[in-house]
Amino acid sequence: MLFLPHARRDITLTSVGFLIVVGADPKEGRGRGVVSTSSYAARKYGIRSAMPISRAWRLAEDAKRRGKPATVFLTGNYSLYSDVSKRIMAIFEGVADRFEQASVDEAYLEWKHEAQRTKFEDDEWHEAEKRAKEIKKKILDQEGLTCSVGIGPNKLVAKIASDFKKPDGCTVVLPENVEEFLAPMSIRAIPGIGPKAEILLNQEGIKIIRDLQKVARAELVRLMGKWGDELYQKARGISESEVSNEWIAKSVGEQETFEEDTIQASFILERAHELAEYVFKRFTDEGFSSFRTVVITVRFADFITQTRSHTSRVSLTTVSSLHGEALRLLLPFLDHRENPKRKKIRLIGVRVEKLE
DNA sequence: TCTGGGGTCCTAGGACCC
DNA sequence: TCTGGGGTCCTAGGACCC
Repeated sequence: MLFLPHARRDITLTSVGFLIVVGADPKEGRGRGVVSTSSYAARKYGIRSAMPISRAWRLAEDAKRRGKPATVFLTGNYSLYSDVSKRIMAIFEGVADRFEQASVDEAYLEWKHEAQRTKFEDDEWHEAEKRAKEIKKKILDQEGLTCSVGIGPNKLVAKIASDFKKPDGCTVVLPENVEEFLAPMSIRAIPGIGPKAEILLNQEGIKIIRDLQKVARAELVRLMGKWGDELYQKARGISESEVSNEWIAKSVGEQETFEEDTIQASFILERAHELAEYVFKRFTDEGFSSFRTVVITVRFADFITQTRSHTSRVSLTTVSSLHGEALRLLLPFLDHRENPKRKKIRLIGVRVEKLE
């Protein structure tokens, strides 16, 4: 089930014909950062999620020059999205046998079939659809938001079905229709197949899920490694993943892209200090008391990204130990040891792992 | 075109132990 | 003088997701 918290306060702007882009400050085309999301109208002009905001700015300028609608750039209001998300998740939790929050705007709900039956009957799928529509209405009434729903025999099929019709869709896939439902879709519809795997599989002539369904399991393992086995199942809509909301973070980290690339040590160390303090605050806020591994990330102006980590033999519990470890790992990047050409740095990050 | 920030999981080599 | 096999942990990098 998907909803779109970004959309809400922008409905008025959309309705009077503006294109909406939510993301980093475009700074007249010189901004760093990317598009978080864009209205469907903006997508018609090629403005999409994850695109550099500077490119979105240029596309918006082009559109305006050609007499197309003007674009409004907004920065995200994440605390608002989080508040709305919590209220909607509370609705879900109240109506399902099981519930799993998958992200700020995605959740899985599970309804169990009647105990004396061994499988869902047709009327139960209709019942599921009816309940989904009731939930959609409740979210629309309460929050003014639409969402898209997929209903299927497992999380994988439900997720793909929820992407099938957006926004405001509701797609039901009965078990006997799963393979045919998936067959004509791009392999990219399968979660876990990204740009790299797509290229690799395309080179083998595998473009849609129907192609994937014809490939032998052993061949997929040869191409994809261990993941080939799972992919073989996924191509057939088979997934055993349980609906469960028991999730414990394995790491806590923060990273920061600077306004301008720099090699000035005082500035970088000051930012590192700040990041370490913020990471430590979040780490304690989330109920952890110790960590053993500290990872720092350095991204250079040329976008080459390196990490360094150190795992302590004993558990660490203080901000100063985090700060100390982070500094030790970071310092070699500020001089010849890890940065012989003295390249400028555009991003640093601090992360803690092996939490207790 | 010039690329965010929060994460998870996998791979592969090397150290080390038995 | 050359050499095993399995297991675990650490480190670095990369793909992927939202």
